[in-house]
Amino acid sequence: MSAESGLRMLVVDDEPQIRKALGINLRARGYEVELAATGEEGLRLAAEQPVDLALVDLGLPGIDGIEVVRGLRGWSEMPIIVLSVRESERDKVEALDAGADDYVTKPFGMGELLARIRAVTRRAAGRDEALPVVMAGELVIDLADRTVTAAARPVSLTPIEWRLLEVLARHPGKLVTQRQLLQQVWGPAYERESNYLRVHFANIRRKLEPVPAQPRHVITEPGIGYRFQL
Amino acid sequence: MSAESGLRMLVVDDEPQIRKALGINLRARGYEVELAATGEEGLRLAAEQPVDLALVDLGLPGIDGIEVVRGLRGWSEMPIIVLSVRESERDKVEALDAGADDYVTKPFGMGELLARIRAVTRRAAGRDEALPVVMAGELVIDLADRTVTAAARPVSLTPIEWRLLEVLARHPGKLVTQRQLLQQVWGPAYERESNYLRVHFANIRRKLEPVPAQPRHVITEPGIGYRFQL
DNA sequence: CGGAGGCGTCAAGAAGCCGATAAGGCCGCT
DNA sequence: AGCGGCCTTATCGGCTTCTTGACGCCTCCG
Repeated sequence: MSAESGLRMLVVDDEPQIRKALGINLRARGYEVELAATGEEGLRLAAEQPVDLALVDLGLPGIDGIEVVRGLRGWSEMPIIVLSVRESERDKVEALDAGADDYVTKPFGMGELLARIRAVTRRAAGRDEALPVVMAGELVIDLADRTVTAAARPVSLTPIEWRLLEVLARHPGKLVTQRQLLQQVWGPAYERESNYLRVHFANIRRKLEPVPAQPRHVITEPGIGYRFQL
Repeated sequence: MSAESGLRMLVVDDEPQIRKALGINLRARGYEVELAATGEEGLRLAAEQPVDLALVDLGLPGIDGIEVVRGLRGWSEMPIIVLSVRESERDKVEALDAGADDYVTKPFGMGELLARIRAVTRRAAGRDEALPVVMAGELVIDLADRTVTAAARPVSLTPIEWRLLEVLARHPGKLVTQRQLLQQVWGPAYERESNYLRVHFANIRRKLEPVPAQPRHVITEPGIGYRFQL
């Protein structure tokens, strides 16, 4: 489970050595890190440029960490992990009910913190699972919804037709060999049945090419395979 | 933040007094609780009727708690909280990376556990509930109130009919496979019973499609699954 | 010039899937 | 005990889809 690079993280803690240690460890994992010593500064940094996750200490000078959590929750649903030396149940309940996703008591191991970061980001990330929509001329292929429209009209494809088109559309412009197509759709035992491809691609072209005899998007590469032309 | 009643919770722990204490406290908060003493029993209970949250002890006779977490994650994204006497960082990292959402070391305070339950369910609930009310033509589906009206008339659905429609309506326009539907409504043990879907969707269409023979919103994708068309 | 291989087209048969219907069992309610 | 709603299970007809074989066209190459 590798760290996802590019994620912006905000660390709010008044102890310099904690800030420094977190900054070093998180940056080493490929995260982008913003450091804040006070709650006010943390809220300001988060407002200026949104962050993907916040680590907030409870004992802060000025406004308390719990207020930072409430402030962030007021406008964002980013994952928030509270770090604190306070071990009382009352503090934990208050922080979690204020909107924190997790509560870690200091001192903590860096490995545990990183694992908890992975846990909360994993759940937050699963929200919008990368759904590519391939558009080519009058064709729109929505890989997430599993729909195809040609000239603004919905096209209904059979299971095999869809899977063939899906394999091509996942790599627009790239050449896909017959063997790859047969293996992906029918399985390894059908690698030589290239006649399957001819009849099914004929049906696909009939459904979504304006002139099936002169295909513009589903292109045959003789002797090799097929390609989806944008 | 009050406890949402009706949430089904699964408790997997081999210590009888822990099971009893959790059962009493959770039921007092309005949760519905299933108790299991072994990992096998826990997985079986979850498979028979899906649960909304799982509390899993690590030290179990038979298969280990970590395997229970992996087994649940294999087919469900339900929140999972691990309870354990083990305090080592290695155990925590392993459990969290296996898919657990939180890790609580025994002994723990009931208030803290309840707060952590609220935290993970809050995030899991907020995931799809962006659209509590789905409208499609003459149909209005209120996911929060669990009510359906067709042409301004209230429609009464059976429990299974509602859950099927709910799974579809949570992702309008998106194709949901038969396997996903069967898993979500009946559990992973019923992945092959696609005849269930035919019978129940026939009843659903009879109740809320103007012309059941030509459905406009509950669409069948032959060989694949079903789709809720807006 | 002629043959071979690859490709597109068509059609027929078989297999699979869906919708409809109804009977039987389980459970809760009266 | 009786009743009714709900889920499961089985069967049947109709339709779609996949497979399979045959045929003609094209290009490439000997």
